[in-house]
Amino acid sequence: MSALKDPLPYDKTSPEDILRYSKLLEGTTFKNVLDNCGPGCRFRDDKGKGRLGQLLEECHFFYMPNSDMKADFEDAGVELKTTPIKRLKNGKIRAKERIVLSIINYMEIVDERWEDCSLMKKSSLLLLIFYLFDRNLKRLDYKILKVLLWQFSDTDLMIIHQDWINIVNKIREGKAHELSEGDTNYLGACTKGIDSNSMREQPFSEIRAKQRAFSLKQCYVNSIISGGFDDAESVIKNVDELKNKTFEEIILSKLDIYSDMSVDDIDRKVGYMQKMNAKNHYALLAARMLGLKKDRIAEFEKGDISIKTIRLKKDGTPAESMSFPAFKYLDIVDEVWEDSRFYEFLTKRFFFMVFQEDDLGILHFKKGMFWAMPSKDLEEAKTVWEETKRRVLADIDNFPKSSESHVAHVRPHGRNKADTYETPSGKNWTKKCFWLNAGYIKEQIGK
DNA sequence: GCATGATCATGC
DNA sequence: GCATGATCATGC
Repeated sequence: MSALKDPLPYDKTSPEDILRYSKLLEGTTFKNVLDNCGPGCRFRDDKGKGRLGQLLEECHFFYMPNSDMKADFEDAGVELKTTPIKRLKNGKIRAKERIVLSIINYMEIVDERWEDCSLMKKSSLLLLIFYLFDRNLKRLDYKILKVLLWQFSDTDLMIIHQDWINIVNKIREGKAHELSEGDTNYLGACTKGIDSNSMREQPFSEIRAKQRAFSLKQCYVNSIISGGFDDAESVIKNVDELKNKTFEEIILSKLDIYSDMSVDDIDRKVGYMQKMNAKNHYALLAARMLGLKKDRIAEFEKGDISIKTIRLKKDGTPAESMSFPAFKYLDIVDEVWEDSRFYEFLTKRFFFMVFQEDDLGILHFKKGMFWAMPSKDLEEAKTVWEETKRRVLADIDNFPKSSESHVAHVRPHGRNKADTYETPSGKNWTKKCFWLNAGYIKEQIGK
């Protein structure tokens, strides 16, 4: 850390004093910070370039941004993260993005151990500066709302530890190119680069892999902002549970006792008395089967893990394909694959609740299963998405069918056929969405 | 029995 | 009223 002011207006060796000094930022804008900075400041004639985090580093904390390996406030072991939050239509506050912690160096990380890994050396204590994003304002007018010093809880840290191992092991297996954010719970390996072509070499495979960084998932950041999800309940009550089992193993073992049990029996066993025809009946049941009193599972929310119900027919084929939210024709034509809504969904982590129909047509719980889409199937989904975008642009209301790809297809998804979205050519077409083919789901469940 | 079109139930 | 997850209905 090279100081731009001497003496510094805070004690750079003390996390508490750094926090005290940082708190002065609450309620101010970046412009305010700039106005209080010296005349020679390089952010003065900000043309929209440069980063807001750097502005704070130089103009509020008076040091030059350092290299990647060390924490920003090295002497205090504090890493600074300046990150946007957004306000929803209902007034609630949410993270706008994931928080990127550090680039994953594929060549070196395979030799690291968790106990002294580069990630935690840098990111175990985070100074989080949240500012409110507003598309109607200039960047310098964004307001800093909240500053806090963040340290992971023991339980979260254990889950992040397991996530780290999963990511590093995949690289050790020569599969850096197959990494997905859906592989892990709180700590994700997100893509990071100027474009999707920033490829990197990896140690145990000739295949070049996208550059990725460790990051805290957006939903995890939400839990930081809201101080934990008040309405959600944790499955893991005590950190000791994670000493001998992974998070995934705990979840699956809790569900084991329900294996082959009929839905009626499960309902009785967990004392569940909801309307049986509710379409989210089985998803709600999952929380009860995991021993919760509420419907919302804290770990799944923080990890952005979507529960999907799969009903298998007698022959083991899913009764239905899997739907996703309807896409807007006006949106998809402006998207590129890596930033598209469908891509965002498919790179998530899923939890499948699988039920099997017996000879009498009664549903029995079969198993729970964590799932992320394999990267080669993601490539296939991309072709379906590209073709869909092409047809919207060409004004063709006839989309990829399940016979055109073994992974995904497009089908109506609205309240009825009169439920429409506008198209670029000004027409109104029935709302549609991407579906994962039933046959593809079957194949994935078999793994 | 599958592929595709159409619609339902809920929560916010 | 609408977005979302899920399921129903029909024709071949």
